[in-house]
Amino acid sequence: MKENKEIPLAGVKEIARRADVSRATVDRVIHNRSGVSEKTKKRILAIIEELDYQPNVLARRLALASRGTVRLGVLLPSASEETEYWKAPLEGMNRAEAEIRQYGVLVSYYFFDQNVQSTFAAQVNRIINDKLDGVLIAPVFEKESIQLLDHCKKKEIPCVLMNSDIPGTERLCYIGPELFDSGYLSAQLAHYCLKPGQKAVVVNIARKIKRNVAILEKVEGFLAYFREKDSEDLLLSFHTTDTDYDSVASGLSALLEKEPQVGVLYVTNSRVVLVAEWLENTGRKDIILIGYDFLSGNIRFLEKGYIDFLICEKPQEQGYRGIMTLFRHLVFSVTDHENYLTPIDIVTSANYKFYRN
Amino acid sequence: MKENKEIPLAGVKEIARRADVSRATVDRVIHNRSGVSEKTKKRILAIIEELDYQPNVLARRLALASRGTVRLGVLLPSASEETEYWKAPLEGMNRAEAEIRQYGVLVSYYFFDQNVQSTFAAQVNRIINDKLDGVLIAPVFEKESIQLLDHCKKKEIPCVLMNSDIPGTERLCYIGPELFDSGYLSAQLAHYCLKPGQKAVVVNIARKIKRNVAILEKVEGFLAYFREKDSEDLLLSFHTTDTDYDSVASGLSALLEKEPQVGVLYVTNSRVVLVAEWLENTGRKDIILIGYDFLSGNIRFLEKGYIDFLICEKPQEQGYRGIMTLFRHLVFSVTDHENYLTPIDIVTSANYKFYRN
DNA sequence: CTGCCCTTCGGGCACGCGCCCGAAAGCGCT
DNA sequence: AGCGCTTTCGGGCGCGTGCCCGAAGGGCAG
Repeated sequence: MKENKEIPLAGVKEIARRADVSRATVDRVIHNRSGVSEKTKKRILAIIEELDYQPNVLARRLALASRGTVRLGVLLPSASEETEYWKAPLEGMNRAEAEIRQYGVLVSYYFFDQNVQSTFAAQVNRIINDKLDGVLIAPVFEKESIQLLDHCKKKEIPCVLMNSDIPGTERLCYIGPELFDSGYLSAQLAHYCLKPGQKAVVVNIARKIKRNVAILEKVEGFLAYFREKDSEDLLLSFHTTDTDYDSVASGLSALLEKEPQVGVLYVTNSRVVLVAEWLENTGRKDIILIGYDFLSGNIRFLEKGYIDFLICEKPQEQGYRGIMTLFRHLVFSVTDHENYLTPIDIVTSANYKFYRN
Repeated sequence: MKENKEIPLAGVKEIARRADVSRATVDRVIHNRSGVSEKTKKRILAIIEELDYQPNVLARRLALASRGTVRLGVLLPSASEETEYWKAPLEGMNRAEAEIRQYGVLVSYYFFDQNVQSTFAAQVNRIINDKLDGVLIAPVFEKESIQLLDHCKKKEIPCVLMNSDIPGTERLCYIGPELFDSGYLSAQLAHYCLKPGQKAVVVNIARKIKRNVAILEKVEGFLAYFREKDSEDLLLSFHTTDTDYDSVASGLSALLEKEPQVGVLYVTNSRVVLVAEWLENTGRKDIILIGYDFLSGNIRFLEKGYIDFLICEKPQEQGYRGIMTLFRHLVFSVTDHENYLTPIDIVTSANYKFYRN
């Protein structure tokens, strides 16, 4: 540390000195409070402009810390073993929370069961009652989500959506993936890997498929690519709403018996692990397998060579950014009203060691 | 903002109260200064442990701001038009600087010409004379870099290396890519894309190749993959130290005449743009082209379909993290002594829109 | 002229921490 | 006992900002 000061970074004191008033008066102008004559206000504003004054965030937040806490709420699915996925966004949120706790910010989590709509509704009510300062939600159920968004709008509570968007609603921003493009990218990879004469299969493994926006959009993107390449005839598909191993295994076995020329399997979610298991059990390392999410189970099969590509969308960063966006908005009045569309990353056995979720 | 306080987050005052001493005494213990009897020190440390006390960074930095500025220096190549690459790390550093200026940190940049060793040496001397508090360097020239590292070691100035490492030297950490793996990953992609009977070509376009660690390591990684797959016979190579378009074009044309079965071209640096240009001029969209770096020129050819894969290693984030690592070390005494190996990202025409450098 | 209100502003405290100065206590020596 | 030195510790100021309280000063009615 040197003893010189460099760029003194003019503060309120300096402005007050130049305007020949007290710091309190300058403070009133800065916060647009009443009690300052129009004349001195003009003068002070000119000096602020001239010096390009920017308040010291540390001091500001330090002073504000006494007055009370900023309270944020997060509505997200609980990470069951079936959907380990939500652990990652939660980790990101915890990271953000640790970073900004010092600034007097407190984060509360409201978990719900993805499969039970009523748990979602109940948590929405709790959030409304708790009168938070900002809300981050994963709008799994549309109706109640809109209800919450309306409430926030009325009370002027900033609200950030994550993971999937509800277009046409008022919110601070959306943070999450562009699902169509992630399907499109998968198709591109599949297409690169297909050898002459081979076909690709779209595999959906989910309790509900028809109403699952995430899956439908990905499939649409996937199909769009093959349509562009005039290769729709290379596509097959396999759906099952039974998410156990046996259903998947028997279904795929039947499919491959009928269509032996399958070169690529594209699984539209993290259940790709089931398919990988089946490939291992049937000893088919030659089939290219593309799936989703940087989960420990998937990584294991990536290492073993049964999964070839994992598409990942930085879930941890999604959580981190969600909290930070609210924080910056509430504490520093900085609003990035643009949506944050997460990158679509390709993870293989050769680069997964360096991947950061 | 609510009026409640929640979790008062015990500070020095509370510790002093419990230990029945003054805040100054606690302060002495925290900063491990002399002047405290062993007995009270023990007592205070126990309370600190118990409360899991963590100093408020805002207040700490605010208090420290008066005593002087932390001065960081960065030694990096100037971004010539030939190597637009270095613009990205610089942007990341500027971003970091803006974030931490409030904490009393000042960053100075020392640019040199990548092709002129003497400019590097001159800047090393300037850095030594300027007596900085922390240094971030891209050690393009090894001899002078080691000289600088030695100097830093003597003066106990923390030093971070970026972009390429000098193993065996003492430094805070290395931030940059694992070059071998990036070549290995490229080979994996190439191998996936090769159709039966096709071959892949390693293309080096650089003024100096034999002493260029970055290129050599990548090539080694690339070869390693094909060796593992027992497919070394599928590899060809093409080197040129003339970095103009004509040399590249005529060289590749000659190669393809002799070996018409080329399916993949792997260019080991950002000069891939020259190859793309050649592919466009000869109308060969069928050849898969793999190259490096998220540069505007490369993106253009990605869009047009002449470049298929770009390998990118988040240069902007490298710069950002470099500065932040020094900052955290000097200001908060937080040291991540682990190296930060950047992710190796795969960018295609389908996901480049979402990529963040 | 006096009393009152309203506008306009300055002084002062707080936030949590770092650090300097000087006070009190302990100890050895003459 | 008196002196000086060392060890140990407390009080207090400052960092830049937010905000409250109360003090001036001017205008107006009685």
